[in-house]
Amino acid sequence: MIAKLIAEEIQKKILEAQREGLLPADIKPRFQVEPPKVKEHGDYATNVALSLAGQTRQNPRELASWFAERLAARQDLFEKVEVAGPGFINFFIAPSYWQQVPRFIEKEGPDYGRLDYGKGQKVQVEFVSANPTGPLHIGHGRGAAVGDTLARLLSFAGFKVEKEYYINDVGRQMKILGRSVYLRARELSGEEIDFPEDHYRGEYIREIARQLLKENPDFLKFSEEEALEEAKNFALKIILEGIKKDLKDFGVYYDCWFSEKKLYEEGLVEKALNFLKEKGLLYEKEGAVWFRARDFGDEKDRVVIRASGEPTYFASDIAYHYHKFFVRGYDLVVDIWGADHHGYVPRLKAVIKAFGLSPDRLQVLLIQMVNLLEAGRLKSMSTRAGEFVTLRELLEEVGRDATRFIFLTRRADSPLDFDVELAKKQSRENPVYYVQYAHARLASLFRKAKEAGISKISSEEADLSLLDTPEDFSLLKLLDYFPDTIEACVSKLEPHLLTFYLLDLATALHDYYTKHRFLSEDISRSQARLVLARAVKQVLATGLDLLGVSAPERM
RNA sequence: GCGCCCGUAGCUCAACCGGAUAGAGCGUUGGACUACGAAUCCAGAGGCUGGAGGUUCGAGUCCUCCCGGGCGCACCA
Repeated sequence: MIAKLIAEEIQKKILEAQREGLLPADIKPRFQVEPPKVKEHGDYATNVALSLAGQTRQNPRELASWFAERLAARQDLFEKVEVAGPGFINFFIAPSYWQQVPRFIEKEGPDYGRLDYGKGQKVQVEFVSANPTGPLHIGHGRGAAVGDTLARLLSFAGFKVEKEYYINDVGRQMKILGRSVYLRARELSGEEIDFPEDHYRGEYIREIARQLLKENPDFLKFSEEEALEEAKNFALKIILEGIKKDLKDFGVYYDCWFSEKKLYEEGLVEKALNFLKEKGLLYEKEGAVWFRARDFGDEKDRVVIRASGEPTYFASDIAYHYHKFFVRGYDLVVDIWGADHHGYVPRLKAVIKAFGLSPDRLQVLLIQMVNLLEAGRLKSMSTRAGEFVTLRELLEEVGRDATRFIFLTRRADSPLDFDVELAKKQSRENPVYYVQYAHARLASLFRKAKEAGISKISSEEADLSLLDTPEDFSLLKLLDYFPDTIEACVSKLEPHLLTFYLLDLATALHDYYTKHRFLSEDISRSQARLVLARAVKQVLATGLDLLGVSAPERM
């Protein structure tokens, strides 16, 4: 948060410089305030002088001195402001600033870190949206963890968030699903079936067929057309129920399960295509209807209605996004897809542009694939063949906390090796316990404090100037940085930054633990440290909650 | 062939819109519990950021080319 305050101060000084004629009025004040990598360079540093001097061809060090001198006047914030290197300005923050951070946190409680960044804008996060043709597997789990945490973060940062799952319940995949179940059912009734290669071969299909025969023993006597329809609907229902249960057990709740079928039933596909047609963006060629995607940056035009008269999947997606923006009116839409769909991004962006909207209104987050490691070996997975590790198995073997946490220990766009053995281990190798342990340790500390009869006092009463060791300041600085972390996660759509932050905070806490005692003869110092400990515990709890991971009182 | 993403320590990964001396964990070597939880901590070794150019005060980060890997390139979803 101090970074924000510094940036505000700098802004004021830029205006001052412009008034005094030191800087031209039309200058673009682009600069950063960030913690330097080297401790000797202070708590925060800014490149404002370098950036401005670059534009005006002034001497950066002279400009930096001008700023440094004036900024130093804020003695409540800065102990020292110095010019260094080619023209950086380094800030050494006043200890008294850091020491009052726990007061903020105590006052805000679970709301500490909450931002108004989103200003109440309506944002939709659509994620997982796996075809309902089989159980969710490990890759969907990653999408679920990233999407759900991102949604929580956006909401925490002041957006009005809705989470959505798009159900592809029409089209070819569905037909194949129905047929797969139908054929298995016939097989189960004793018929010999040559099961097609390109159908769903997983064991779960047999299971569904078995259930269907049990609930509706006569269904094979229907006409083939009716039986296929019945099998399809039944399978969809069962699979969707399973998906919903898996996600619920993973801690993921949706505001809306949106059916593709509904787009057709409500005439939205027609409506959206008409919208484009009226703008002259559709044309006919070789019996099909095409969308002028090229005009909007895609590499070629795309078919929306096949020569057969059937709409393509792309047509559904046009309608779906039409609905998102024009019917439901989201300010921002975040779609989370598997990275194998990346070629589809320009196509959909083209649609958004054709709608006359800024392409920034749609953000597509691509999630790289998950490789499963077993005993250090890559395990191959194939959905069609029914060989994969399901999210369900992962939840049962590894547990929700470790699974969610591990999925968020990488940037979404880098592939992730998921090592099941490691995830099950309850040791340092498994990062989730490291953070949870920090929380549990603090909980235990408060139990001990109570036993020792050290009364709990508020941060207002405590003498926080006693938080004066390097380890105190490490913790205080990290606590102060928490809201900045939230903002970074949201502005970059990178929830993994929160995971790394929590690991840093836990490290600082464990370090503190071995070097200092929270509870001692010195009652005022103990009380000050307990105030600090409470603040750390609060931030750990808030952070873990955003990740959807529990913050245990004991382990 | 074209496009997108990625190459950072032995391994797995960070590095906030281009910032100063590239950081963690695992592994490895050696150390720290008769005091709040050792699921912890401390120290050592380990790097030409795949390669070559370029842009500039300054490049892991931006541009070009090359090498290596992943994924796409449907009137499939």
